[in-house]
Amino acid sequence: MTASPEQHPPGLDLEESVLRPVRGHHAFEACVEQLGTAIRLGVYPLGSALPAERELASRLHVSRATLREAMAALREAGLVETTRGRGGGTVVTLKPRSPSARAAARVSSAKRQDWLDALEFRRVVEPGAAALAAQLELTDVRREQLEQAHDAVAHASRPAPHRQADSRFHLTIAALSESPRLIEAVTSVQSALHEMLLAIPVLETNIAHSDRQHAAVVRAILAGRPDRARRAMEHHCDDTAALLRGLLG
Amino acid sequence: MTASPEQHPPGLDLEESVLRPVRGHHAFEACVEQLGTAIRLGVYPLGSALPAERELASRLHVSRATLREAMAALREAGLVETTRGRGGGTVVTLKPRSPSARAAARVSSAKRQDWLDALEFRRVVEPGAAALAAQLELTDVRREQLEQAHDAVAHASRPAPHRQADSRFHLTIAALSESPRLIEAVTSVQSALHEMLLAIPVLETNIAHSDRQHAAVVRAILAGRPDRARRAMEHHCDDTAALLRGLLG
DNA sequence: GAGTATTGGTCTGAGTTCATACCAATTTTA
DNA sequence: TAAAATTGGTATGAACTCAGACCAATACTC
Repeated sequence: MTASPEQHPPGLDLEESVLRPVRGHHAFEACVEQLGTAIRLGVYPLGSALPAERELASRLHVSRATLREAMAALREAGLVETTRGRGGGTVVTLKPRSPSARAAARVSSAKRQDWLDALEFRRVVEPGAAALAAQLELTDVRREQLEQAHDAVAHASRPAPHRQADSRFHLTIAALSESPRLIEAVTSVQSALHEMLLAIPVLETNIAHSDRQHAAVVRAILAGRPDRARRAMEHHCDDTAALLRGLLG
Repeated sequence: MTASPEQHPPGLDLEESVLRPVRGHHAFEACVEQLGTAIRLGVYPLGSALPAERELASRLHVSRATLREAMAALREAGLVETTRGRGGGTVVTLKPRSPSARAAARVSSAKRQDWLDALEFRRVVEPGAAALAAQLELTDVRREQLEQAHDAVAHASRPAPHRQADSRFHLTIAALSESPRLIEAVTSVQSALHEMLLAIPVLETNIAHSDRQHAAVVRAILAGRPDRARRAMEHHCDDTAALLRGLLG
């Protein structure tokens, strides 16, 4: 800790820890980020339609004018296309990208720091979500959805769709927990993870390993074994994190 | 969908889970909430001075004009007093309140739901923070601060100061984890907890029990035993949650 | 006591965001 | 084919937020 520009003090400053920016950026930037994230994570896959503007705006607690600015940005960036009239709407046109190896060097120190924090946080919240999901009585429909999300990951052979399926899988588990706070936490963590994986080439062997761990998590959740689900997810997070930390420095 | 106004569907709607309001309210309301929370949780105890306006504004990523609106609201509400000139500033005048038993009935169903979610979330993030803290090499200053925060809880005899000391204790552990995301999560959870405890009378026996659990958490963290720290904090959260759930319905 | 530094208090003009209408295109329905 | 419904597109004025400059009060320094 000698060369690093910012050195933390030996003591804690509670207020410094607690007082955080009251909100990140402008409303329309936040919309772009949230919708862009949802699209890239595969919540809205290629070819699917976004909700109508009026509904999206009310969902995001934002005026339609602001939402439209965001939509314009997404359209500009080539993520979506829009047609009007009844039956029209906005449709996803973004094809999932593959990781580009040379992007890894460009990340700033702050971003790197944030990524490492996301990995720590993930190791806490995702196992928590898995445990909670395993603890609940799941309807048949939901058990089905979980297995389906898992199958989608296992059967996706190409890297980019696999990445999206993986995100959807983890988000599905979070949604099963039924905890709004946990869902938001996992969404934010998956978004960070997605960024990281775009900057890092993924190895085939790791995908196979990862899928075995996914299967273990699904089994534990369906069997209603919270502790086992949590531990399985912890292993999965640990292994992913070790890999990423290694490739990030 | 017959009796309950909002019943969740048997299946999951991923987009519904993931798309959340892009930001809660206006900037100045958010400032009021954040500063009010910090004061009530005892980050700024009675008689202590808040940072200068210019610094606070930059810390919260908000213009000074907006921050001042928030300050005016806090002043109006009697939480702080302001004097000007060099050496002046804004000082906390709020005496920690004691719980009022009859407040419990007034909480809305949505709030109740949010509180229950906060308890679930807490059971995930606070044990996680404790484990992380135990896993790090702590400087002597920090070990000292942790013990001091714990002593403050143990020695606070009256309910209101005890509540603040308790919040500070939990926030201290979160801060020790050095994870910004975890710190924010614990802050938000403690804020919800604080609201709940204001609406519910606290029993002396529970305070004693709680302090024994605090001690166990501190021992585990200082001994560098992450698993033990996590489990101790889990027990603490479980017991608190059971009590609160019982009193809330 | 004079000067300086630090603090809250005030003002202004520009940029965002908002709610609310209304217009235009297209499909569904009668 | 005509009407209705649904969708995106546009316009307007109010409210909020911002950055920056400047004023006023107070305490420290010389």
